[in-house]
Amino acid sequence: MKVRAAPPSSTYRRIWDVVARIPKGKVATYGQVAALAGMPRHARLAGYALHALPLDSRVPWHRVVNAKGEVSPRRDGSGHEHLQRVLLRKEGIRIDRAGRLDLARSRWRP
DNA sequence: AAAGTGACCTATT
DNA sequence: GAATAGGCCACTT
Repeated sequence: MKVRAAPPSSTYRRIWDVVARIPKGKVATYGQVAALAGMPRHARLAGYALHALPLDSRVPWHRVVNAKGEVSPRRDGSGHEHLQRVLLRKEGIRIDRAGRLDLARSRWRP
């Protein structure tokens, strides 16, 4: 069965490395993760790297949201958005009725 | 090998 | 706020 077609590149691992440093109860944006990984303006890569991340990994992928403070919609129908919101709430992050969280309050500042 | 796609961002109108 | 445009890179076809 095909889980992932290609092996993880070093680029992915740089992204995952940064995500692994996000503390519990805090979130980071894709662009922020990319910048911390030494690749400014490569936000899209961060999203791609997380998409390729195996689900059983210990990387806290759920702590990465988009710049609007919203859980990014999956376009391939994987349906993990709901799980992400559950995990975030479990860490004490408040998400309002519109599905948004307070980035100003919850953003990770390394 | 060229074109399409994607868990995105910023600036501008 | 919403809609547009341009930018970025890896992966698939």
